[in-house]
Amino acid sequence: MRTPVNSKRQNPRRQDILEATLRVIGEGGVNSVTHRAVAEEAGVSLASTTYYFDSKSALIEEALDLMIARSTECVREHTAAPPKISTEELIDRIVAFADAQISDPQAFLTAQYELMLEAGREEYLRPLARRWTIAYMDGFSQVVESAGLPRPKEAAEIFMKFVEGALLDYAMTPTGDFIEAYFRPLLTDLVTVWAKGTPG
Amino acid sequence: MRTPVNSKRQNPRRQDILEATLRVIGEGGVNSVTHRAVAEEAGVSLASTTYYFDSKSALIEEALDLMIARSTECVREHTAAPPKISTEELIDRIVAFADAQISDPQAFLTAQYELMLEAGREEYLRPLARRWTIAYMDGFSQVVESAGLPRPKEAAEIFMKFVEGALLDYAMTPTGDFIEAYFRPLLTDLVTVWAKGTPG
DNA sequence: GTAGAGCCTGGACAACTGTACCAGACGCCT
DNA sequence: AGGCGTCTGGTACAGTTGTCCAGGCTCTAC
Repeated sequence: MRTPVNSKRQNPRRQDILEATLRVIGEGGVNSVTHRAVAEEAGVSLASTTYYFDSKSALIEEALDLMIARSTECVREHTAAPPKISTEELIDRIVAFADAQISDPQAFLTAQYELMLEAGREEYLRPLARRWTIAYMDGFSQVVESAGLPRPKEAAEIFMKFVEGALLDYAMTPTGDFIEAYFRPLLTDLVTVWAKGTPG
Repeated sequence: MRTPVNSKRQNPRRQDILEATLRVIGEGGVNSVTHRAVAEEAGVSLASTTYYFDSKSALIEEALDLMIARSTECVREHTAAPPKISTEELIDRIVAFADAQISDPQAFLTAQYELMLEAGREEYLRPLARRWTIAYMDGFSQVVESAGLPRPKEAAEIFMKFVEGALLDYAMTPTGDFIEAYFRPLLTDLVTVWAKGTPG
C-alpha cells in the first residue's frame, strides 16, 4: 500500500471547485449552485464535483464554511485592537470593516445573508451560522471595550445590528458612495451619542 | 358582448393560488416555488397556476407584491401616531411592530429578507424592494418625529437599521422570548440614549 | 516491463421542472 | 333549449437536475 499523493481532502482541484462554488453563489445565490455550473466555472469535468464531494449539500456546506472562515478572519482583522483606542478610532475600525465587507466581491456579502436565511430553515446550517454570529459578536465586543465605551456589551450588540441592517440594505440596492456618504455619518452619530449620552 | 363575471384578476381561486404561493415561499424560500408545489398547497390542479399567471416569475412577482403590500400596511398601522407621543410610546410602537413582524407566520419575515437579497440580483424586483424600503422609512420617520426626538431623520435611519438587523438575526435563529428579553431592552437603550444624549 | 491501486471522466439514468395543449364542465345570456 | 365564454383537470414534452458507474488514465512497487 502506498500513501496517496493526492489525498482527497487537500487536492488542489478540490480547492478549485470550492472557490468556483463560492463564485457561483456570489453571482446567482445559493440556489443557483448546480454541479454543472460549478464544474464549468472551475473548468473541470462534471463528475469531479461529485467525486470530491459526497453530495451537493455537502459541497455547499463546505463552501459556506470556507466563506465564513474568511468573513470571520475579516472581522478579527478589523477588531483586533490595542487595549485603549479613541472613539474616533473605533468608528474608523467599524467603517473599515464595513468597507471590506462590501468591497470584496460584493457577492460574498449577499451570500452571507443568504446563508443566514437558509440557516433559519435548514437545521444542518445552524451550527455554521451560530459560529459566525459568535465570531462577529466577539469581535465587536472586543473593539467596543477597547474604546472604553459605557456598557460595552449592549453597545456591541446594538452597533452590530445596525451594521448588519445597513449592509443588508446595501446588498439590496448598492449605491455609489455608500460608506462615506451614508454609513460613516450615521455610525458616527450612533457611536458618539452612545459615548456621551450613556450613564457609565 | 358581456362583461365577464369572473374577471381573471379577481377570481377567488387566483387569490388562493397567491396565498398558497406565499405559504410555499415562507416554508422553503423563493426558489422552492414550483407550479406543482403551489398547486398542491392551494388544492388546485397544476394547470390552474399557469392559467392564472403567465409564467412562474409573474406568479412570484405578484406574490411578493402582495406580501409587500401587507408588510407596508403593518408598518403604517404601527407607526401612524398622533402628533405628540412620549419616548416610551415610541419604544412601545416599535416593539409592537417588531412583534407583529415575527408573530405573523414567521415565514413572511424570512420571505421579506429573501426578496431584498433577490432584488440585489434581479432587476425586475428592484422597484418592489425600493417601494418597500421607502414605506418602511416613511413610517419610521413619522413616528420618530411624533416623539419629538432630536434629528429625527438620522434617528429613524439608525433605528430602522437596528430593527432590520435584529429581525434578521431572529429569522436566522428564532429564540424563545426574543421581543421582551432581547429586543425591547436594547431598543430602549438605543432610543433613550438618543433622546437624552443628542444635541438638539 | 507488468500489475495494481488510486485518480479522474464521459456518459447515462431517473426524477423533476416550466409550459403548452386539449377535451370537457360549468355558468350565464338570449 | 341552445350556445358561448370562463374555467378545470389530465396529460404530454423538452429541458435541467443530482447522482451513479464502468472504464480509462497515471503513477508506484516490484
